[in-house]
Amino acid sequence: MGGTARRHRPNMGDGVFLFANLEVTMSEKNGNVPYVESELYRIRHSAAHVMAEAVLSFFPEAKLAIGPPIEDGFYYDFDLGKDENGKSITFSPEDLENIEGKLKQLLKQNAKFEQSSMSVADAKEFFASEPYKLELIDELAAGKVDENGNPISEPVSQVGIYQHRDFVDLCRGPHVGFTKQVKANAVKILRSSGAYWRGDENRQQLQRIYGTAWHNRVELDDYLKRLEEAKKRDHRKLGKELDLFSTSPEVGGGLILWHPKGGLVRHLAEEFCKNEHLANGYDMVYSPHIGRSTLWKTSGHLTWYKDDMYSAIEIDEDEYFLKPMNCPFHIMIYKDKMHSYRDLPLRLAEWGTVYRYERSGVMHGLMRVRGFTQDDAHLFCRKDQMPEEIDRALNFCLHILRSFGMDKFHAYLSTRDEAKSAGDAERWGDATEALRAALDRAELDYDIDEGGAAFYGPKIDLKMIDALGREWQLSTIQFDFNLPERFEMTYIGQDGEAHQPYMIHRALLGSMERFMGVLIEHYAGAFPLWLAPVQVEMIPIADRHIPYAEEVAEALRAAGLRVEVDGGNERMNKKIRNAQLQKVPYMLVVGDKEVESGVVAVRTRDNEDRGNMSVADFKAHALKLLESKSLIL
RNA sequence: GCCACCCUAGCUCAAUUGGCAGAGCGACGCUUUCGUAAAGCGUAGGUUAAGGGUUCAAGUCCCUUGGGUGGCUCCA
Repeated sequence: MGGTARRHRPNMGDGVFLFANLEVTMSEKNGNVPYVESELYRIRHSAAHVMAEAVLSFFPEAKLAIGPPIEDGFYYDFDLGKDENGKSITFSPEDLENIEGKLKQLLKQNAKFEQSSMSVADAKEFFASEPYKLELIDELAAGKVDENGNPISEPVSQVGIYQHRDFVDLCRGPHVGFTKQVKANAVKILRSSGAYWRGDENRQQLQRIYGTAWHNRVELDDYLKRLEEAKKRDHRKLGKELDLFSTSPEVGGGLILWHPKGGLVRHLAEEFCKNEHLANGYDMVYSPHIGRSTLWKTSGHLTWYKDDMYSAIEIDEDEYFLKPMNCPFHIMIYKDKMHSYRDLPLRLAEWGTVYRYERSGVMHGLMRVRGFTQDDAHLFCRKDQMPEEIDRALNFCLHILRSFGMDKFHAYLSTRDEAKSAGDAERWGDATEALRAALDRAELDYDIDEGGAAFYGPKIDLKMIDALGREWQLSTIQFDFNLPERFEMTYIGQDGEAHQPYMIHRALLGSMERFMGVLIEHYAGAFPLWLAPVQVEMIPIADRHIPYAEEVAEALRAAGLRVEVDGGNERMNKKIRNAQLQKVPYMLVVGDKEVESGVVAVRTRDNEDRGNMSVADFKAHALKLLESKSLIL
């Protein structure tokens, strides 16, 4: 991901369910003005300043870095200096409590925010003891970036200053008029963390405090409640509760163990996707998990990607490497014979398991792991086929995602970085246009990540949002102008000459692990019927009803439904509760009445009592929902 | 990898200033055979993540390692 896409994304209209309330709030209060012009933005920006004032009251030696509003809140970065042992001073949980108390107290004292400006020279003198502010001033004066790190168009001669009480900060604003306009009971300090100055891990690590601020207490409570709700749909929590997957220190971090239920959901997802691939002109291939070093030398991975690869495996005095990608293998399949222009396009698909080194601090449930299975494919085609291939790939991708009920995502088009790109400009231009045209034809909104492409080709990425609002890339469609060159791939054209094919990498679900993580959170564990590991729970009221429950279960299983019979020694209420907690779509209660009239009492996990149905009617209903991959029961 | 915090029974959590390791759920056994979200009684279950240290005494304090959480950085 390139720098330009890492901008703040305060666009609340992204439609993730969790923030639905917020959208309403925002538009009501602000008439849909952009976030940076909203009152909430000023409130948060002001809260950041007053928080810094509070920090200085406890840590007078702290140096100020930056403190901008962000989505749902604000932060401020500080350098607290070193203690007598030369260790960086950090905030303790008690410090944060004290700072929050002081912040609230300072807000109530109602100081006025006064705006002014200074010449660059005056500002450098005024902030002489604030090294981070001095660096910011220098960069503003040099016309490089503003105080938030965003590029600016021309050098500035005057810098903005905001002051309340004795606290003076280099700042463009805007702020509220008086500190009291930030309600003390609508502000909360959330956490602290380390953060590198200028986002550069080679520079000083600062101490960041995150806080949140809202118009009033009710909004703050709503926000905190939303955070609580979000935690309930965290795939790591649900993965344990629903017995879907686990990891084990004995196996190693970032390596997933799929349990029977999670494995079944994954299998169902894969089965559907594989069949769709076969129906859409793809060929399924398989390749090994390791390959000789010569392969990775030719591909360039040992030059460019070595840091992400695991160390060599020695076999017969030769070095082999675990694959971080599938592409070299698919290229070898292509190269196993000569190709005529008539053979193209060729679409080689594989559920390929790859292993990549991830630094220990970045692993996250199923979302970021060290071993994962991509729904990978490589398209090889002629120039004249290329635009249609892109179109097909994108539409196929949207079809697959929508089949899983996913229709809210961010699309990005990443374009060429002139400084580092392989392949000629004309190919880049054609390819980028094909991607853009496909996005337009699919009527997708997308952001352009200027210069964000890999050195080997432009791409489209689709990112989904998890329960906590974090974005995760699933789909990618990317050109590769590098590998066909390195592997000297050719086909014989109509003119009898050898030509280089276009090569497109694409993954739709991305990786099965990450996709499952997103899927679990998307449905909060309540999978649609076609994906539910257990679709029907038979609930006999007393032991004498078990034979009938088994009989019904067999009839439903014969139709392909996944049915369990709860023959345990518990009361019906408890069995229902258990099935509810496991988010089983249908509970079929059978007692004397049902046995007598040969029906089942249908209850859904949505707490709906559907009354009695004949087994045949229930079966027909369920099969119809399965056929259409219905999201409702 | 960096910063902070966390790790007690299968799960969720208690345990006063350092002073006898506990509860609920789950599992198992017995009783109960029940009508739409938790029946009753009983039993088993622990080297308090691992290792080291301080102390008369460590779940609690200190150090090391491992794992996790939230950020930062990274994620062609």
